[in-house]
Amino acid sequence: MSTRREAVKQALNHSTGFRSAQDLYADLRAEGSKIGLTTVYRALQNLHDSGEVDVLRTDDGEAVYRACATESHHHHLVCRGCGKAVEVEGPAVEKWAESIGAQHGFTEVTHTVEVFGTCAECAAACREGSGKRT
Amino acid sequence: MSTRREAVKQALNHSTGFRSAQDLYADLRAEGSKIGLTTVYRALQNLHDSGEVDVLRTDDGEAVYRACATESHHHHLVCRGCGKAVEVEGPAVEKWAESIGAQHGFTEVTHTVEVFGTCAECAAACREGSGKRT
DNA sequence: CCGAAAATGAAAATGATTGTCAAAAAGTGT
DNA sequence: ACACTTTTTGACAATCATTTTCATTTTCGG
Ligand SMILES: [Zn+2]
Ligand SMILES: [Zn+2]
Ligand SMILES: [Zn+2]
Ligand SMILES: [Zn+2]
Repeated sequence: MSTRREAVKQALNHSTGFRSAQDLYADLRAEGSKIGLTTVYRALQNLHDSGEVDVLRTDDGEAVYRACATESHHHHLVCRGCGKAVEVEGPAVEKWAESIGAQHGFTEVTHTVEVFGTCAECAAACREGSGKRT
Repeated sequence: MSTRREAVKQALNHSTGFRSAQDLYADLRAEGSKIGLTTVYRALQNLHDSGEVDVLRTDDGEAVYRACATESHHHHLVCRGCGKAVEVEGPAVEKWAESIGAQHGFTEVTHTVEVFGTCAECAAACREGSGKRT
């Protein structure tokens, strides 16, 4: 339980959406920390290995992380505009994935599911042309 | 409809699973083509833009492509061992994603869904310790 | 306080992807 | 076939996130 790791975890907690290692590094430096980029990467790997944070890939392949409220299996509804993410569950999807795998003779079935959209705030901001960004 | 683009498309057609740009480049060179890596990337972007191939990211962020039988919306069941992919549909998932988005006030909802598993062949191969790889 | 083990970070290395730009190929009207 | 324009191509350099390396600093048990 190193201090650095905690710092990264907190930086993540303060954000409502997914952040990249580079983002978090910038955040931490901005608030005065002397943390190194390498350490941020290491902390994130670590937090991910221990299941404390979720990770997904942006369209351009960058890894982004999030500290979720629950550690139980769930998925995300992510705003394309501000990045805000909501944790969601989908029993129907879980069953479907299992079933599809079984139907084709696949075992050890897992899945990745992400839902993207424009949140109400971003839609409003866009509509009034303010171009607001959080 | 350049020759190179066709070459890439065919290389992709010959494969049952997802392939990376580098994989395809290697394949094409191996069979004697003088194509350049840059062109392979360009062809893939192109094919993807026109909706002729699907793309997804591996865990380590590499983009992999596949020429699917259908151009209509679908998802994939991918073998973790040999990479073989099966095109699958999930009306339940489509509805769920829309619904979840709406429930949270999100608009322009899209989603990514991938199912992973070990196919029957790979499971058998593994069981008999042959370590077979296609 | 002392030495071993873990954590840290600066700098170099890696590796996929993209940008640049001049040469090669394809098209067009003559 | 010819002169000329437009498109495609590919070698090479440039980017950029992520990983490695390695020497230094911290942490901790005794
Ligand atoms: Zn938003
Ligand atoms: Zn799930
Ligand atoms: Zn398989
Ligand atoms: Zn779908």
